[in-house]
Amino acid sequence: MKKKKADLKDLFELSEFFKFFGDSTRIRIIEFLRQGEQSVLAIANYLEMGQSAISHQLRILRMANLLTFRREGKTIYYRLDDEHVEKIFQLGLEHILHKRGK
Amino acid sequence: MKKKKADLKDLFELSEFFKFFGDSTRIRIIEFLRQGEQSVLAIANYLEMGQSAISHQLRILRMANLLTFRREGKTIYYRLDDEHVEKIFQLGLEHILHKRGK
DNA sequence: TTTATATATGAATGTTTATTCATATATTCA
DNA sequence: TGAATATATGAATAAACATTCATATATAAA
Repeated sequence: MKKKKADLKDLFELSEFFKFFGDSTRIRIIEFLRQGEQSVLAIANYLEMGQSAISHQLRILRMANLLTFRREGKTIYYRLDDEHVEKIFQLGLEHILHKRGK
Repeated sequence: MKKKKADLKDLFELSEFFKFFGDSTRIRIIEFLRQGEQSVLAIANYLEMGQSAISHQLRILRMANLLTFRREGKTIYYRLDDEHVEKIFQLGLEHILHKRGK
C-alpha cells in the first residue's frame, strides 16, 4: 500500500468523511443497506426509530454521496452508493471484532 | 471479503470507533504519526495548536488503544498502535482523493 | 377533489464534545 | 532543594449535532 500525501484540506475532508460513520444511527442504516435497497419506513421500523429522525440522517448520507435513491410511487428506496463505504465499514468491523477476539 | 454479522452492540462500538477518525485534530495527529513516533510538543508545533488541546486528544486516542507511548526523560513519545488505524486512514484517504479525481 | 400514505424539512431542545485556561504532576538540572 | 521543562487534567465555554415535533410536499387511491 503506497502512502499518499495529504494536505490540510484533504485531512479536513477525511475527518468529515469519517464523521458520517461516527454515529450509531447512520452506522446502523449503512449496515441495514448492505443487504440491498430499503424504503425509509422499512429502515425506521428496523431501527425502531421515528421516520423523521431517519429522514434527517438519510439526507446527510445522501448529500455525502454515500447513498442514492429511486422513487417508486410514494415509496423511496435508498441504497449504498459507494464501494468504499462497504469496505470501510467491513474493515472497521473486523477491527473491533478482532480486538474483542470474537 | 466475507460479510460478518454485527449485532447492536457491535454497531454501537463501531460508530464509537469511527468517531476517533471524525475529528480533524485527531486525523492530523494520526497522519503525523504515520511517519513514526513524536513527542507531544512536536505534535502541537506541527499542528500549530496548544499543548493542552493536543494532550486532551492524545488521551482520547490512547484510551482507545490507537496509540501507545514511551517516556524518555521529560519527553513522552506517542506512536500509532494498530495496523487497522493505518489501513482505515489509507482507505479513507483513497476514497476522498478518488472521489475528487486527484 | 378529498383522503390517505410516504417522505422531507425547519425550528427548538438537549446533549456531546473540542478547546482554552489554570493548575497539577513528573522529571531533569543547577 | 529549587527552578525549569514536558505533559496531564479538571472546569468552563462555545460550537456542533441528533432527535423530536409540527408541518410541508408528493403521489396514489377513492
